[in-house]
Amino acid sequence: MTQQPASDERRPANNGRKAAARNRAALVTAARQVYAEYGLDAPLSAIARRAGVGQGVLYRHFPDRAAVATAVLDENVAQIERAAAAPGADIAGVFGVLTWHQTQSTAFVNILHADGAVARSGIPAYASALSGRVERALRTLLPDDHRLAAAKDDLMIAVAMVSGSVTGPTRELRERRALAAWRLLGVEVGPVRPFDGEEGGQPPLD
Amino acid sequence: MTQQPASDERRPANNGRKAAARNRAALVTAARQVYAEYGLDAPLSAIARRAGVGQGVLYRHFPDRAAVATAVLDENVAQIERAAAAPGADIAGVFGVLTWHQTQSTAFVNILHADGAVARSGIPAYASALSGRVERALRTLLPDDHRLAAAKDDLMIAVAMVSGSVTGPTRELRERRALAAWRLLGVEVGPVRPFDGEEGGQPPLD
Amino acid sequence: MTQQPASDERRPANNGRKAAARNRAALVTAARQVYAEYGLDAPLSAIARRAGVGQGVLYRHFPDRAAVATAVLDENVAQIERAAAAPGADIAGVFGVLTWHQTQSTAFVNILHADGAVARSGIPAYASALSGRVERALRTLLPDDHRLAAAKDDLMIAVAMVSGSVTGPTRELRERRALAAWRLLGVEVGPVRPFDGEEGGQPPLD
Amino acid sequence: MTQQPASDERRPANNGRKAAARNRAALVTAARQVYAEYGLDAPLSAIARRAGVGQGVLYRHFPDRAAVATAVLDENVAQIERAAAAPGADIAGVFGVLTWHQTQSTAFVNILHADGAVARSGIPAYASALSGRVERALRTLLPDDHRLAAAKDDLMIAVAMVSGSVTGPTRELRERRALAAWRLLGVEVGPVRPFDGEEGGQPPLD
DNA sequence: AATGAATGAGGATTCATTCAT
DNA sequence: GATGAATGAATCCTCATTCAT
Repeated sequence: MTQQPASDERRPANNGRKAAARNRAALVTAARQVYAEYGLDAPLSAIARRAGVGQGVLYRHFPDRAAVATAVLDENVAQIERAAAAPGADIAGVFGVLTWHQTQSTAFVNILHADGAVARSGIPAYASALSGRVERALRTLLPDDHRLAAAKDDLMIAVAMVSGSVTGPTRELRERRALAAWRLLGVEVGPVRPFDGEEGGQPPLD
Repeated sequence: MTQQPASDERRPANNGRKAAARNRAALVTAARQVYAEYGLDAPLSAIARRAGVGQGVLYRHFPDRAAVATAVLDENVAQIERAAAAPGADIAGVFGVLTWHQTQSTAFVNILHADGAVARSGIPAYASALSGRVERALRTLLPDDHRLAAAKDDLMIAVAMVSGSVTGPTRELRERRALAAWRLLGVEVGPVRPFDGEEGGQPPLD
Repeated sequence: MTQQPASDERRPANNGRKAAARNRAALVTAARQVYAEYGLDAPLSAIARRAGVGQGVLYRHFPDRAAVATAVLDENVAQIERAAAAPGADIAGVFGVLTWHQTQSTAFVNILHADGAVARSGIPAYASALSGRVERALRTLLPDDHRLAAAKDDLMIAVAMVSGSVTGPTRELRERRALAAWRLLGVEVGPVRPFDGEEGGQPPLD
Repeated sequence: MTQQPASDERRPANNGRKAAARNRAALVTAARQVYAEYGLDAPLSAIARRAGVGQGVLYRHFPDRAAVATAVLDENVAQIERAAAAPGADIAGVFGVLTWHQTQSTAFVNILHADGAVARSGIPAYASALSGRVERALRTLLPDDHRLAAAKDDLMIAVAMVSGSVTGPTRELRERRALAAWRLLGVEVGPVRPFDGEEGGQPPLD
């Protein structure tokens, strides 16, 4: 007599620790896609479904709606940090990477505001942390004589301004407007692109 | 299965035909307040409740969610138009009035984007109309040699940029940031105030 | 404005995965009863309530109002199909079973019309599928020299005619009228009864 | 000084007795059209609106939903009565007129059932009265040796059967099916047409 | 650890009916 | 007599969240 499963119901496979990490990654990827299609208010069930996991798994990995969004945006911020930390990085180049993400996803744009509409979606505290990381990354490369180094707040105000200018249905249009914004600010920007191309295939967030 | 009034309980007062206009006004005022507290996604029932009317009244006056928001924002836009049409108006002064409204309500800010988050709230078509009215009002006063008159899109991109900069918990803080934004743009702005002070007591939108 | 579970009150029992099939069956049974009492326009909430489940469960199992009705009527049609497929079946016997269902539930009657009032209830496409299944079942047994085999449409027109005759407050009365109708058509009908008695206890649909 | 209206509000004209009758007629006409487009469940407000009167007027003339429907159908029945009372009328001719109305409006069909779906729409008692009038009109012309004169109920059962057969999207198709039904019943029918052509332009009911 | 069914509150929307004017 | 605004109950449908398995 060989072993029998306890019941005749098929029990969902328990794939162990490894699967847990894989599930988390799948959720973040799925969330990125879903946000892109339906916005930050998309039903969490849609994210779980697209990730191919049960609803419960989502709750296991993320305590609330905000945590999911943060996890998604975290990748964008991390990329900016890496761009800033890369050997030979200069501020114009990082502005270019930043601009890429701004034009890529309006959700990312909102996070930099760290309040307003984003706050409404329940992305509260996490957001300003992300915003702070972006600021630190930029400031490490900002020369003292840069146009945005004069007043303390100018740097992030300028970033917010560019974010504000980034509207329109296509990324190309948004990029055009973002570049016009930087030009109006008199700030030089490098090529608008993801860092390392590593996220080139990423769908936009929103 | 037709609807029944369910009970023969007494029916609250019918305030007659005169009340119609008053109710509409009450709804707009209530909407302004509710938007301020809960954002553009606030339940319509909350607006009706705050206005002290039944749900049906809201639907009688406004066919959909967008119409409510439009009615609210329309007052802000109208004020900018009046400011631009006033004798002796100059572009800096109107920028000041515009900035007042930008700092007063984030909902108004969103409308100028005419897409993105606002579109999500179902404010789509109306929004761009309002945005167009603002642009026309500004452009009538824009001198040919103005910094924002060079490229066709610069004017509204600049407005969007200032909108982007307008974040923060208090109006005063938002005004400070807005003025910093205009300064970074190299654009002169008059006093930040409502036109005629007529709407000074208005609660912020969002 | 995201949804809240509103209270931390205790949440009624989750009966686990096994209950799913049981719930679906309960919904179909409840729907049958509710349709019988209130007609095909009965509120879906009434069906869920009678089935002892939340509203969401109904939507989980049936995407829309039509799917519920179809599930209910499907059992009636299936019984006619089984009657037609039974060894030794003859057309008169199947007419008898058909007539049983016609007298049992006016909802079933309507489905055979496959339009009109039924269409209004939003049962559109499904209905004609069910009607087609009845036709196919009957036609397999229809002798070439049968009175209703002459013209292509006569069979289902006759069925519709009997359906039309089936009115009145009690099933017995409806049966009497149905038999009179078949007699006027000159068509022989077997005993009016459910097939196998298996659904004898079913409440009427409408 | 000429007389002034009591208030500066425009008061709706009170057109007196004459207008009352005109309003009633307008309501019946409007109801006929609205039923044709939206079915018997159409909102009463739609009927009032199409008639160009306030909601209150509808309630003044008709106590409930059923009364409206009855008033509409009354005209159809009256026409059948006139056809039966016309000099030289014969039963086949009246069947033709009856069939015209059956194919013209499914609402009329339902009324002849005097229960079922119609009852649900709240057309209760009135309906059987109308049905009775049709029966009396037909029976005055029914020869004793007519196929439908043998058993007492056969006449109206046959009418109901034809009603049952009358389905399909176009009047022409419905007429074809109705004629097939009469043929299956072995009953001769005259030309399918309105009486006197007087109501030829009437929109169908449903 | 995962699944995914169930719950049920919440929000949108529609209409029958009343009633001040 | 007529108008048409207002009421608010009822229904539909969606989702966040829990929890038995």
